[in-house]
Amino acid sequence: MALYASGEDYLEAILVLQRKMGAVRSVDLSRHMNFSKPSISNAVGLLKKGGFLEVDGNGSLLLTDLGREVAEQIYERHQFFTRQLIAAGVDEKLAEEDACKIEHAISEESFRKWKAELEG
Amino acid sequence: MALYASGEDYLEAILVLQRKMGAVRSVDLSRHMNFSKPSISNAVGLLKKGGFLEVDGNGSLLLTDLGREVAEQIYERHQFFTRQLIAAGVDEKLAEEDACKIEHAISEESFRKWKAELEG
DNA sequence: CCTTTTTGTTAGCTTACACTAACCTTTGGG
DNA sequence: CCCAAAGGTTAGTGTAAGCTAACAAAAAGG
Repeated sequence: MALYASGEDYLEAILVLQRKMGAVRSVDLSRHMNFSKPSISNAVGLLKKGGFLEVDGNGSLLLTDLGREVAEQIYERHQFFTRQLIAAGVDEKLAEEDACKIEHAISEESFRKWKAELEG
Repeated sequence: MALYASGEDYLEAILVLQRKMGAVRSVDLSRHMNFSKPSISNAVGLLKKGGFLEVDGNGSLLLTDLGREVAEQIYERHQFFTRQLIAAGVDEKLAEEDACKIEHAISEESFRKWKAELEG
């Protein structure tokens, strides 16, 4: 079960929301990501099928170990690129936006090495 | 006429091939990018319609001023990210691959500032 | 000069990923 | 207790961007 950019985004958003508000339901994700309920429903179904998350009796989305690992990796990239861009003088909003796209484009190997080089 | 990541890639590839071999036809692009002839044909049609390139009597693809400008912008990003990753110890092949994806993900403003910060 | 190869296009398929419209549940206040 | 709101799903749509199969036209060479 392959994971695409969009799936990574969902996992990252779940992680962020979990940290911010504890339990996370589909509707929270829908509001946070500005995606329609059906889009979320579909994505959650795929992520569940892929073993990245589970849904409990209350409708709360729970990351599996695998899902959490992916989410944390992506979130680390997000923070790194955001920091770098802000340090370069980019305003926070744009830095976040661009980081959000770059984070899916780079391989783990390149990210590790680049981060070590720039923030070592 | 909006330009997407794929369109940027085609323009960049045309620029690179022009520099390497002079005239560039669709079939050269097809071989270089490992895309089927119909995919190229379709993309070239869209880029033509968008005013990014023209096709002369020999089937050579000619970038318009607009097309060249975009191509050069993207190529500059490509080189920047490739350099950065190689400097961080990433091997050339992976650096190229990742640069090729990152180059479409970053905004012009962020790129300019980041490049100035890191290489300025 | 005719045949084979090269080049390009047309038509139609697939997948990822968003959307709306419409429909079920469940929940919760008056 | 019932009706409305909230949460979630189903079904069907659209677009970007790749693909194959099949064909047309042009070039090349025995």
